[in-house]
Amino acid sequence: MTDAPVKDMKDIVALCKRRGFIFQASEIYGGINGFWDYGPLGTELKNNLRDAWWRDMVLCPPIGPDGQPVEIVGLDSAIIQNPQVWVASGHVGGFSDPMVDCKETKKRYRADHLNVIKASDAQWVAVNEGNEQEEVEKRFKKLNIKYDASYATVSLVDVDLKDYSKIIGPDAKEAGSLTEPKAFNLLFETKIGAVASEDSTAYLRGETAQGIFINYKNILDSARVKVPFGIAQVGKAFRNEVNPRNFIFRSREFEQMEMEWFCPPEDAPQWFEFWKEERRKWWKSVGLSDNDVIFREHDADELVFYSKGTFDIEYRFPFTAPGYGELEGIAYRGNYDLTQHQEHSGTKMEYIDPMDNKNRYIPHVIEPAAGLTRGVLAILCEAYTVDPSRPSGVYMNFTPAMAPKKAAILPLTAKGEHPEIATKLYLELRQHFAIDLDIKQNIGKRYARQDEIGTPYCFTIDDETVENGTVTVRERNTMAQERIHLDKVLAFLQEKING
RNA sequence: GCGGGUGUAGCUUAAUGGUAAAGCACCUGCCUUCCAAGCAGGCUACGAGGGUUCGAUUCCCUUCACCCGCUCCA
Repeated sequence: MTDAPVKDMKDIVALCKRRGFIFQASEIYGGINGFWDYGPLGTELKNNLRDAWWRDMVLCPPIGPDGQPVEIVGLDSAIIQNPQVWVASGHVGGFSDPMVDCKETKKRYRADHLNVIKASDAQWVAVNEGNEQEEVEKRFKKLNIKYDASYATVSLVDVDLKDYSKIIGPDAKEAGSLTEPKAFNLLFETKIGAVASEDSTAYLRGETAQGIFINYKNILDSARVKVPFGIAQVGKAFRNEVNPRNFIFRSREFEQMEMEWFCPPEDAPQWFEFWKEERRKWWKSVGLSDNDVIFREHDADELVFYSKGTFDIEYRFPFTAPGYGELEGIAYRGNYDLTQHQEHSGTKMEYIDPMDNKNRYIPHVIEPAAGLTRGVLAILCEAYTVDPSRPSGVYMNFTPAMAPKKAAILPLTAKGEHPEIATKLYLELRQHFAIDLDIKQNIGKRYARQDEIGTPYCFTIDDETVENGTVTVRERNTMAQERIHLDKVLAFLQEKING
């Protein structure tokens, strides 16, 4: 725990806009709630994070617990699939939580989390599903209604609408304050074909994971993979959030980095531990500090019914502090998804062990599912550093690998040979890295600008460069300078960025 | 979805029932040999839609967006 100054979300959002990281979507039309556009620097940053994930998951994944390299292949599935996919996954129907509001107390409840106890024909009492007997009795006492354990109890979702007037809400005093349940279907609907008709409804994917499950068979048959193996995918997902909040943290369109790890059921616990450990290491490697990241095992009552364990990696965002917000969930999903798709599609999802041809099973799945856009937000928040001692007053402390610009080339003056040498160096370096060339205005302004966008190194060309071919390297965090020869600049950057 | 707040330029703030001022930033030029310096010039705003009014950025209504709290987050 450190006493670092509290970072103000307002300032971070303002810098993101000012410098071209993230803009409100459709801003010139007054915006649109829950959507964001990534500007030039935000796009670079997001790509850097995405590429690091792809490299560390697909191209160069970790060594497994048995000392062998693990095998993970990539996928890029369609955003729109046959609507049956989402029926099988449970996103259509099962997960569209009906909500009721209480007009008296202004509270909102999930209808499937409320029970109704029929004390008499005219007096029905709604209580939270999880309430103990004791709490229920207390509630009845408060309402001055006699309690009897033999009263019929039903879930609110099974109560007829015309009986709602008899129900006293869980926190209300009077009956009839609950509104009729409203279904919140979190999936975006769209119509396929130029002419919309009743049966042309399809859905934008609510997660990238289902694209992986429905391609599991294809990949098994084509990619020469053997269980255990993984399939990884990065891409957009869409959820019709009731209430988008907190900049890009909860938005209706976002980007995920998901990997499904298929393994024999008996090995699943071992792999679960393995991926928990690997993923926590990874988030550190992209620059998130130990002080602001926690790892949280879900309690049994938080788990969805098919999950045999979920482990969250969470970051202390300025808007959640002192609490945390989720970056990645590592879930042990059993064989729920493959079984669902087997049942709904009629396609066998069994894996036959090629070693003995006898051992048949539906693989179990460990799912490390990370939010790419949430990762970007965490890195932005982490990097934002207030420093009154420098002209910009603030700098972005990105790791060199995450920084949208790796270096800036700055001729000290716009005269003589300075710009010429600078341009030559720029043309060489940009073949390897994202590089800025900035000739205009005085050097102080240019350093300040680079600080605000988090460029780790500035190379400055001056008269001495003309004389002996050396440039100054200015390091972002310390503002310290050293001279190196022009010939060494590329090697210097390669060493700093690639390690 | 509920309650509260906010909305004038990229940012921070003015003024006004008669269409808006400044500082910083940004751009151009000059000048500058290392941290937003100086000089000259330039661009940019009343969130949107209605209503009242001769006239609305100002008053009223609606709406949109953002912030805080509640709710929600499979």
